[in-house]
Amino acid sequence: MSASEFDPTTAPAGRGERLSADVRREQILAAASVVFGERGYSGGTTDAIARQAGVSQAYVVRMFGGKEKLFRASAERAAQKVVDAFRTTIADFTGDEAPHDRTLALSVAYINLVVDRGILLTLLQLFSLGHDEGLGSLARQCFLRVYRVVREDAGLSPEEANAFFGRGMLTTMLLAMRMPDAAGDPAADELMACTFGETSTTLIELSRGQIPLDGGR
Amino acid sequence: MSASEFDPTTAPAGRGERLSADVRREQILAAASVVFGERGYSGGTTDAIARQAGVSQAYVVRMFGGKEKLFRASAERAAQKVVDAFRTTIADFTGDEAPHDRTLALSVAYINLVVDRGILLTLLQLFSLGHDEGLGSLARQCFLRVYRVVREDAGLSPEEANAFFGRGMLTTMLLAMRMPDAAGDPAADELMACTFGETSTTLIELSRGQIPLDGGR
DNA sequence: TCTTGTAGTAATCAGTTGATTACATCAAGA
DNA sequence: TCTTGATGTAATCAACTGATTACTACAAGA
Repeated sequence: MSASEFDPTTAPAGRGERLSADVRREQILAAASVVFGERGYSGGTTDAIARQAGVSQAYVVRMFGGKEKLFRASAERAAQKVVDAFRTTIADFTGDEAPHDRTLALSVAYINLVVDRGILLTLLQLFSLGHDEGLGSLARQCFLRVYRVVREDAGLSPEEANAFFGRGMLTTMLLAMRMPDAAGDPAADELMACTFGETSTTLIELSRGQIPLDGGR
Repeated sequence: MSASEFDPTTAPAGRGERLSADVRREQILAAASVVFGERGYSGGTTDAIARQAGVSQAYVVRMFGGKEKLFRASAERAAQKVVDAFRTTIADFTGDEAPHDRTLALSVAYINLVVDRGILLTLLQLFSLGHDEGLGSLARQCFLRVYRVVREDAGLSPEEANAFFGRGMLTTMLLAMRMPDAAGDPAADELMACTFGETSTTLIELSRGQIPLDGGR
């Protein structure tokens, strides 16, 4: 890897460099998804996010205008990543796949995305805030945006979409609770095998080898 | 309602009464499930729990030996309620229902239980802590206990159980994000109708009429 | 009546946290 | 060169939070 390939957006954030606001913004959002995902909205401190992004706590707060606005931006970014991943997958559809093949392709895209535990958990945190004054409607909007992509762009029927999201939510919860860590328990093995099918073994290996905090980054 | 029917376990906790430790314990756990569910583990303060239970913050901390132990107890209680609700439902099985009827009965039992938003959200919070040192294994244990009841006691096949939990997780997420509040949006209406079937209208009414904080208590 | 164990609280404290302020550094245009 | 706007930080603060301590009040048995 030569120096010219250095990408400040994905590189481990170094201290003291002067970068454009856009790049910093993306770094901070990536850090925020990790920290908010792990510790929740209340438990995720702006200081922890700042340290993970390699900037000062004061800068994080000022750039986003407060903790709640930062969480909003972080959650919207996570939801947008799902939409983008689905749209990219759908763009490759020829139009004559069986519904089952379309849902399978979307499932694979989803799992590949939420290997980044920050994305997975930030979405989960968002969805558990439905009762919140300002964040509740954001949660519903984000979910419905994904739903519409699956229904309209991917062309799944309501019933097919429902089955897809059911499987997706179970997948999400099993990964959130790190069920692969319970491998060896007969019930856990059966459940994982049935949910992930042939990919189960691969996923167990992925999950075991990867540090929880940063999604392996 | 006569005075003799007064039940300190479910009655709004009054200040200054002297009750047995067992009763106080249940009151505090009920309060904890509401507060932890709403604000998450970090955001749920022992003070808010104490106020909701009608006791002092110091008493809450001392009775459970710390905030984490209180959360553990609260999460275990929520999971146990699911197990109990399923076992009660299963006890009424004659043994010759179709699998579809068994899963439907379990679904109804689950929805009736998680009308208490505290139970719903506390479980969700627990499951999103899979990476936590001590709470992660608790999350997996609790989920697997429910899974075993559905597989062994209810006698569902792995595939049937998988479909049941998929639907259950989607139900859980939709209720967590208060999707019924988005009624009127075509996508939301279709999604709710497809997920909850004929019960959808009833659920929308229930959710709309009920204060989020206390599950209607 | 006296004692003892249980239920319960007020007061307090040290650590944490989001936010603010004032200041420093640097690149680019005039 | 000088100014100006943007990037970025150190220092500080008020509010909050979990925990501890020392205390009170009451009920039941001896």
